[in-house]
Formats: sequence, C-alpha cells, structure tokens
Amino acid sequence: MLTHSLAYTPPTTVMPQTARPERHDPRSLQEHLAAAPLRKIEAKQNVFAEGDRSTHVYRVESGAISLHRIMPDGRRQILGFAYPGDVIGLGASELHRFNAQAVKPTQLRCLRRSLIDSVARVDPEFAQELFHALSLELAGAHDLLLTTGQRSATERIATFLLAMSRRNQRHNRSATLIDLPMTRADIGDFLGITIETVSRTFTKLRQLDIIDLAQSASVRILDIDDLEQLAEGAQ
Amino acid sequence: MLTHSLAYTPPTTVMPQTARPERHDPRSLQEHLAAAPLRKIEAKQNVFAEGDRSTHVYRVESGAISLHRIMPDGRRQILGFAYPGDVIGLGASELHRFNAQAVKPTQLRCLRRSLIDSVARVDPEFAQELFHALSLELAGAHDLLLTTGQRSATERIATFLLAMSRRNQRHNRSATLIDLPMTRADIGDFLGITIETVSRTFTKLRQLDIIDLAQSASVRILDIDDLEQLAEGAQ
DNA sequence: CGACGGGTTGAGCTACCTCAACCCTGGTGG
DNA sequence: CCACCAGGGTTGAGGTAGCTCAACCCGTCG
Repeated sequence: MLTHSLAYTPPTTVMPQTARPERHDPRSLQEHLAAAPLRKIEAKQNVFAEGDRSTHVYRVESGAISLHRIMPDGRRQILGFAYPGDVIGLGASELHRFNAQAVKPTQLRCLRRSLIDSVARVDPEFAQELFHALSLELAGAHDLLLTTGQRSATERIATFLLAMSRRNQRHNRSATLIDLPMTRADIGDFLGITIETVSRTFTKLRQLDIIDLAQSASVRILDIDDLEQLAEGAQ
Repeated sequence: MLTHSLAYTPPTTVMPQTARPERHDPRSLQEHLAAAPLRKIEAKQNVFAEGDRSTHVYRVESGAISLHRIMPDGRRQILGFAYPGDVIGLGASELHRFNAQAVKPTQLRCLRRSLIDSVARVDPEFAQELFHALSLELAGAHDLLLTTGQRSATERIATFLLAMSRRNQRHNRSATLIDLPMTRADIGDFLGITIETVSRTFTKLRQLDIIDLAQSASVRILDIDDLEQLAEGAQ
C-alpha cells in the first residue's frame, strides 16, 4: 500500500493540452503530502472559505479544523471536523462548497490541485486513493445525517463522544480519555443543538457517572457500554 | 467530453492479479450504462440493503429510489432520493452502507462493479467521472445536513420543494409543478420531522397561497420568491 | 363490502430553545 | 501586582415548535 511498482510513462502522442512530467513518479497521496510545504494558521483563521477557488488539498498535521456552512442569518452547520491525518478540500468542484476554519492553532500540508489532478490522470492507484478518501467523507456525512435527523440531544452527544473514542482507538490513543479541542458552540453547531443543551447534556452524563468532566475540554468515559446504549436510544 | 482518444493498453508486465481487456474501449460512464442490462423492481422492493456486498452500480431509468439507514429501534433517516438519470451505489466500500429501496415501480441499469473498477483503472476520464459523481453526492449530503441541523420545519419543507423545483429545471421540466412520488413518511424521514408536521406544513403553505395541493402527490408552487424567503428563514 | 395504506386534523405534552444571570480563566494594561 | 475584561462554560426559568396519540377521511384493492 505504501508503494507500488508501476512506473508509467504516458504515450507522448496524446494529451498535448496538459503539462505533464516526462516520467511520472508513482508516489501515494500520503507520500506526496509528506513532501508538501507546511502552512501554520492561528485559531479562528480560515484555511479557505465557501466560494473560494479550490486551489489546494490539505492534510492536517496538528491542531483541528472545522468544516462548516453558514446561512445568511448566521446559523452555522459544522459538516465535520478534520484532525491530524485527515485530508480536506477534496471535492471535485471548482469552488469550495464550505468554509474550513481552525478551531485551534493548526499546521497543514498543502498540495496544489493541479498537481493532484495531473498525477491522478496518469496514476490509477492514486486516483483510487482520492476516490476512497472522498468516499469516507461521504460516509461521515451520512453518519452525521442519521444523528441530526433522528437522534435526541443525549443520543447526539453520546454518538459524538463514541465517534471521538473510536477515532482515538484507530490512532492507538486512549479510547476513554477524549480531548475536545472545539468549543461548546462548535459541538452544538455540529450536532444541531444549542450550547446550553450541549452543556446540560454533559452535566447529565456526568451525574449518571457515564463520563467525567475534569476540564471542559477533556472528557473521560467511565462507562462506554452505557454510552453505547444511550447513543442507540435506550430511554 | 463524450469520447476521448486515448486507447491505453497497460504494460503486460504489471497488474497480473486482475483480468483486463486486451484493448480498452474508452466509453463514458453514461455510455457504459446505456448498454447495461435493465432491472425492474416494484415499489417497496430493495435494490440493495445495508451490509450487502457492493456488486453493482445502478442508474435509475424511471421511478424513484430512497437511500436510507435504519436504527435498531426502527427510526429511519433517508439520506437522499435517486431519480431518473441518477447513479447509485458508487461508494468505495466493499459493503453497502445504506439501503436502496424503490418508492414506486422503478427501472434500473446495472453495471458490475468489477467492470467499473477495471475500466477506471485504465481510463482516467472515466475515473474522474466517477469521482465527480461521488462529489455531487457529498454536496447533496452537505445540503441536507444544513437542513436537518439548522432549519425549522417550514424551512425544511420549503428547501425540499425548491430542490425539487431546481431539479425539474435542470431536466427541462416545470419549475412550479412538482411531482412527489414519495409518501409523507418518506419526506418526514428525509427532513427529520414527523408525517404530521409534514402534513401540517403543507397545509400551512397552502393557506398562505404559496403552494397549491391538488393531489397529495403533486404540488404546484404559486409563489417561488416567497418560498425562497421561507427556506432561508424569513420568519 | 371491509380492510388497509396513506393523508389530514385536533388536543395535549415535552424536549429543546431562548433569555438571562452567573462563574471561571487567561490575557492585558494601568 | 492586581483590576479589569472578554470569551467560554454552566445553570435556571419560562416559552414554544414539533412530537405523540388519537380520530377521522379518502381511495384502492381483494
């Protein structure tokens, strides 16, 4: 998966319209990103905004990014958070369809879209990697749709904490000690509830001894089974 | 866009694991689908279910399909509807992540995934077409997220009707006369509200002379400007 | 004809929202 | 060094949009 052996040189008689490397280097997306320039941004700064021309794809190196859309009257829906390792800005559209904003100081690797496109045009493995990443994004959006469309506030918070826990596990970090880099407003706008409801729900879970809330930015899950029950609608 | 001239034959020394055509025929996805076998299904029948092995990609020829996930306790979230021309089952996952069910008698063209994958492996334009289609799906999911996460019931219904109207326009059909092949339950499970609220909201819009409801399966938009106002939160 | 699926309408309830007060923490500047 | 302030979080009280439960209508199908 890290490397593959096909060193493909396209026929020189076709595709005259695009500049292309004489010899294509079949690196994976992750390998390309490892070599990409680093950009540092402060909390609240935008990586890009809705309507911006989509010039780059980014991988989060450290920090956290919120992807969100804003309605004319100010209501905001966070479509997802991007954490270290996540790639953002993949959509096929010419223009970005949502805002990407740092929720804390963040470092990003930046890869030009033109490069991505030209590599994808000659390297099918690379193209498939992009497709796979976008497919994961879609799955995440579907998960969130189930949550915002059907679940109660308590179920939403429980689902959210469990998703964070599973992500931690995938990255070989603690399944029970969960860092929350975003504010209550972010969590609310992600789950489609108000900050007050987020807060009240956290204290309710604390009173039920399902979580511990040492600081507001860090949750310890005390009973993950109960949390899973809650997420799926036990009372 | 309809055809392109690159007839690429991969080097014979690589990719021994997959059967591949001696000479690849560079047809677009739509052209492949036009030649694909037709499948007819009845209302309420599944095209595929969550967890099924993802063997085919489908294009709706007539009828309508709901894509949805169901929670253990029976709550259902419709993630989207697929109408004639739409392609479903594109995700990169081995297994389907949601159910696809006909809301009325429907005809589908079926294309084997193995074919799709092998064509995408040698035809970058085709791969890009797939990527673009998936990207549109993601945009649709994001639109729906904004709706279920932030909008009131009236705004949801207005947004829904406007989306139907715009789709009609794209297909050179009436922007004001809207066919609703799905039930009130489907609309409710799509927008994250109950059937009663759907019904009440339709009658409210009728009383405001914004829509006409001759039959319950067919809406005429009387004032599309007002509807747009409502969708974005005018009172 | 009766049963059934789909839709509408009414009455009451409740989960969540709104508005407001208050707390805590960290940063800034006098 | 401390006062002040701003941003973020919690908690309370009251209001309400949408849910639940129920009755009823209509068209279709066996």
